[in-house]
Parts: sequence; structure tokens; C-alpha cells
Amino acid sequence: MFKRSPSLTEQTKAYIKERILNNEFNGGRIPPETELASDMGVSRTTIREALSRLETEGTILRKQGAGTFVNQPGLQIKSRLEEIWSYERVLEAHGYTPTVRVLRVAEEKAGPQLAAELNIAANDSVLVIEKLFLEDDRPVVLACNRIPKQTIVNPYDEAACRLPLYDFVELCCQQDFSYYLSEIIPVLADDTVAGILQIPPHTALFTFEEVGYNAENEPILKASSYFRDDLLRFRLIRRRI
Amino acid sequence: MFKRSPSLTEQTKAYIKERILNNEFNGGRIPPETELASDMGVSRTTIREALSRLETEGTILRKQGAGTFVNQPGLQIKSRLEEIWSYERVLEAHGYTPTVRVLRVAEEKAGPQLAAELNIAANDSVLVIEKLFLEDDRPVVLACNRIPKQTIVNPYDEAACRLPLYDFVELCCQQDFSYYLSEIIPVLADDTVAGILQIPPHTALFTFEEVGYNAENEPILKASSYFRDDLLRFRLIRRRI
DNA sequence: AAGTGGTCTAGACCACACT
DNA sequence: GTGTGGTCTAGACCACTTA
Repeated sequence: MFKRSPSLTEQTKAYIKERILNNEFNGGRIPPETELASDMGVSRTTIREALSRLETEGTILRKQGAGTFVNQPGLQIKSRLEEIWSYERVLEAHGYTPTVRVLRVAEEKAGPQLAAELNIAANDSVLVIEKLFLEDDRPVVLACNRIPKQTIVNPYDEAACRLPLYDFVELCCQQDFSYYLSEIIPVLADDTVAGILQIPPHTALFTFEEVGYNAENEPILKASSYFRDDLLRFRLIRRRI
Repeated sequence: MFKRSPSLTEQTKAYIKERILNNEFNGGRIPPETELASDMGVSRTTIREALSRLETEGTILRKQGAGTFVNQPGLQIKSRLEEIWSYERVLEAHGYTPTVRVLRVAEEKAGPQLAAELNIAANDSVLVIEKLFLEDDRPVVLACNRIPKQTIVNPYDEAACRLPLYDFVELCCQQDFSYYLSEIIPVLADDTVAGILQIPPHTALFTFEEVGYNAENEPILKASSYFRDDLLRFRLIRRRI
């Protein structure tokens, strides 16, 4: 029934999710794992891994001894904090059709703090790319990214700067972008940020301050992002561990 | 080597983590999965599940074809947002020895918004428990919890209100607390909150607004929490999906 | 070429929920 | 008791990295 790639688990997950969205399960009850396995011609392990991923996403609910159930539609989550990868996709998940505006591309010298975070020397050059994500001309996210010049091996142009950051890194730094380590920090909007995001000054915002790492676990960029809370709100499922 | 409960996977994970903390792996390289499995007398599946959990926690790093490695100590995370369950434990993880102060226990009538969130009728009674978590007399977290009176089946006293919320719910509501659905919202501290947390008014804070659900997926409580950003900061690992 | 993690299988037994 | 999800096993093959 399925091909080899992408993984059977991912195909299984997508297939079950589609059946959920089509309301194919009476009363929200999903068939037993053994039944799903024999129906779809895969092992129960594969089914279980697919169901686990759907459970972490909040799509389904499992009760030991009782069964597996579709979660209420109201509880489905649009933007899970851990899964944000590009703001374009986050905005699309919210039903927006985002546009990207590159506000600034410049070179700066790294201050001592930035140098320490990126494991470079103070006063080394960094490339600064400031991007604004808009939905219907309303600014939603302001992102400021700093990448050490020495990691940029290929020439870049205006178009490259418009790309999602991980594409830029793979294209111009020939590095794999592996993960972000993020801090969530509440701040008051200063005049500059308030002006760009078109909100009153001294509004409370939250920001991401994050360092991006490559597959070798070396820091390759620093990103600071500001969000319009009224247009984009993050949700989170917290489970007992 | 191991007992049956807690699960082999959890014991395996704890054992590997202990060896990591003891610096038993030369050069940060963790032995191959097959070797770990035969050493510890469990199947490779069990080892893999344990390693997966250590990876999501940010403790280790896996590279296909290359090996498994200990993550840099600086990248270890103290309070993963998704894993917060009681604020006592979060503060302990930060090296604090927290105390809890119950500020208020009262009954209120539910307004229309709260009633909708908790799926009760407007003007139904809710029990309000306001708690402050301190570290060395410095307030760190203010939490305000609202539980419909009708779900409280056992009598409660002052001591019960001091318990972590999930213990209170299991004790007095005879319900299993399953998960929270949380929103992260930046706000300006008003005078009341600022006074309680001992910070200047109009400081930017972030808050959790969250609804707690039982195993049957029914809302059982509403919680609003305020955090001293300077004393407790949340970190997050975001991976490419 | 050899060694590593990634995926998948078939089957066993356990813990829990229903009725 | 019966059926469900939860845990675990032993073994196969694949994809990737490293030398």
C-alpha cells in the first residue's frame, strides 16, 4: 500500500490524520492498533509510532485499556512552540498568506556578548539580516538574524536574504541547520520596534532570543524575534511526565 | 540488572544519564547502541527509546552513521517548557529550595468567559486558590487557580490547598489530571501583581493562561500564572521537523 | 569496507478498562 | 473474561559516515 520513502511511519501518520479530518471514525473512536496494522499492512510498531506522533501533536488521545480517540477540534493546535521552524509556515498555519520584507542587510562588528554566544572573537564581522513578516500589510513578526561572516562561504544576494533562514544557511554557509536553543523573554516595546510593528510604545511583547546550531553542535547564528501578540499567539500542550 | 518497574526504558535512561554526569564516556562519545544493549542486558529497542528521550531533553546528540555524543554542558536545559508540571519542581531544578504561600482561598461566581472555558454555566461557583512560590523570601511565581465547585467531591482544608494542584485535584475531585493547554501571553504587571511579586509596576512579564483537562478530555480547571522573568527563565529546544 | 544509527517486522507478555 | 493500549524482545535490512 505504501512506498518506502518517506518513512512508513510518516505515511501511516498522514493517512490516519486524513481519515480523522474526513470524519471517518464513528464517535471519534479510532480502531484498535492491531486492526489498523493489518488493514494497512504494516507492523503494530509502525502504527504505534505514528499514533505517538499524533498524540504529541494533540490530534488524538490514548487511554490504556480503553482505546484511542480523536481529540476535540477546539483542542487542535495551530502553532506548537517546539515545531516552529519558519515564520512563513507558522503564519500559513494561522490561515494567513504572509509576505516577507527585508528591512536591512548590513555588516557589524560583534560585541563581547554576541561573540561569546557565537564562539567567535570580539569585533569579528557578522552579517545582520532584519526581516519583517506581514499578513495583509499588518506586521506580525520582526526577526533580526546575525551570522558570522567567516561561516558564509558562498556569495549571497538580496534574494538569498529573503529565503527562510535555514535555506540561507544551507545555501551560503553549506551547513546543516540542526536546532535552536531559545529563551522566551518578555519585554516592553521600545520606540523603534513599536514603530516597525505598528503598535503603541511600551506594549508588552514577548521575544525569542535564540542561538542556532549546526549538526556538529557549533553555534552558527543568533536570532532575536519580536511578535505581535494580538496577531500571533503560541500555544503549548503540557503533559504529566 | 534491572527490576520491572519503573519501566526498563526509564531505568535505562536514568542509568545512561548518570554515566554521562559522571563523565564516564571518553571524548563525549557514547558507545554504540548494540554494545549498550548487550552490556545492560536489554534489547536495542529499549536502548533506543531511552536515547530518544535523552535526545529530546537535549542531553545527547545522535548522528546517523557517526555515533551518539554527549551534548555540551552549557546546552543542558533546566526547565523545559513542555515538562513543567509543578512549580515546586521547576524551582528545585533551578537550584532553589522553594516555599509555598497560600494567599487566598475563596469562592467566586464564574463570569461568562470562564464559564465557557470550563464548560459550566455562568454564575456557577468556582473555588479560587491563589498561591505564591518563593525562593529565599523572593517571590518567583504567582499562580491563580479556579476549579468549579461542582467537581470538588471531597472536603478540602488549608493543607490541601498547599499541595501541588494535581494532588489537590486527585484528592478532592477524584479525577486524574491529564494535561494543560497553555497560552503564553506577554503583559504589563499591574499594581497588584507588581506588589505581590515585588517588582516595579509596568514591568513586562509573561503569563501562562491555561486550562487543565482530565483523562476524559473535559476541562477541570483554569490557571493563570505570573513569572518573575529575572529569577525564572524558560528555555526551549526547537528542532527541524 | 566496516561500523553506526534509522526503520521495520512478528510475536510475546503485562496492566488496565470495560461489562 | 475479553479487549485495549503499554512494554519488551530478537533479528533483519537500510542509509549514512568514516577511513
